[in-house]
Amino acid sequence: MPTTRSYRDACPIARALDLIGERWALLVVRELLFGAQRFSDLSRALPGASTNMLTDRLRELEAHGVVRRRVLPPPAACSVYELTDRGRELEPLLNALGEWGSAEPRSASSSLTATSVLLFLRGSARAHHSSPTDTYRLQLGDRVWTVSTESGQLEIKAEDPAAPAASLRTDPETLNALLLDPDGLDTAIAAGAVHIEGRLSSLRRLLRVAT
Amino acid sequence: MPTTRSYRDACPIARALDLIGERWALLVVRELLFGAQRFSDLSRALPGASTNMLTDRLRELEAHGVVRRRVLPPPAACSVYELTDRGRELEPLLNALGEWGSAEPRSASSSLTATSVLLFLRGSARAHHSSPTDTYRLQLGDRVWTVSTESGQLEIKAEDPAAPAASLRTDPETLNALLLDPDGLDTAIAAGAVHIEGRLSSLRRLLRVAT
DNA sequence: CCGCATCCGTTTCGATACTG
DNA sequence: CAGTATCGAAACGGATGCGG
Repeated sequence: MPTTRSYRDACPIARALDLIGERWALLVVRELLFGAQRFSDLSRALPGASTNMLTDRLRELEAHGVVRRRVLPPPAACSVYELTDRGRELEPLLNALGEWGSAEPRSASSSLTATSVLLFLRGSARAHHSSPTDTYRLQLGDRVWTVSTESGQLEIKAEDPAAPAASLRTDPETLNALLLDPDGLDTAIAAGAVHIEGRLSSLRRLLRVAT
Repeated sequence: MPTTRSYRDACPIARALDLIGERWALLVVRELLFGAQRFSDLSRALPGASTNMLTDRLRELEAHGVVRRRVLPPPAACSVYELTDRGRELEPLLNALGEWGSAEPRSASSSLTATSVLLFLRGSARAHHSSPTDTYRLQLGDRVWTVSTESGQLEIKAEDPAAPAASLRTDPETLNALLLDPDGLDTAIAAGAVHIEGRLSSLRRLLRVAT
């Protein structure tokens, strides 16, 4: 059953927390930043969240106008959750949260999620605009993203690209390491930690956006 | 007993939420933005939070380096809680949260807290720099602040001023209304909702920073 | 009074199992 | 796949107590 408790405080900060302050709520929003996701995608992306928790949060976020549930037309015939405009306005907040949190040491028992690394990738590209227009296919674990560079911006969407110039398949930890040290790419490929298709030189350039 | 649960996610957003994502944590930080507060001050400022909850949150925030407990030297002989440097770095986050939350309609059953109105006052002054250097005493309910204007900035501290140019005593709701409509000051004084001392013209100027 | 600690009922969380 | 059902554990919220 969805949570209804409130701080009963007219302060805008408290009002915001009434909507997105419950446990897992902002992490659900984080997962939806790169596009619509199915229930099972969210569940796999947030392994610590139980399914009934996810149901509750999605219902609450939907009731609060942050998330929208959409039933895809046939033949897909499945439903997805996506951010509303109001939900997308949370992005500066998530950036501020991430900036503050990145100063905290990383605990050994924590794992790196795909979305987290992609947020880092996109954030890094903002500062650094040097890449030509290109589209890549990026696969982390069993999830796939489209990464496209255009005029220094880097756009990431949670969908399979139509005609990628190159493809990279790895796991979040390895990608994170490669963003911090792009020179490790050949070693990672040799070790089987990274699988690529298409032009290696394009992928090399992509990985350098963070350095 | 303080909370120890964690998202176990290396994402900076999740790491931040591990530290300041528990219920009431960010509202405690909000209350400390204008200076050190005693336990009982915090308790009165956050009427919805039970005392054991407050104890837990303060212990956690202290353990995480966000808040510091300091024992005042005699003759005060009491302890106060204040933000550390790390805690003060949460201010942009709270601003982002407040900005997002202010788009949400205010529920009828919510009350306006003093700190909330003061954040609005200070935030309004940022945009609008037109005030001369002055120090005011502001009393809302039974709590007292020092408000000082200098070169377009407005500084607010949770302490009694030494030599205020003027004093204003009212409640959060009335102050909020006056910031939205400074022309209501005379009516509010006549109605006994506002008590002033010192130069009325200075106070009039102070109230106009938000318009 | 202040600063908690303790007790206790309720809500929420988290894990697992199960269903259409 | 997309959730519900169930249940124990933890967190929350309110009240009371207690030493300084």
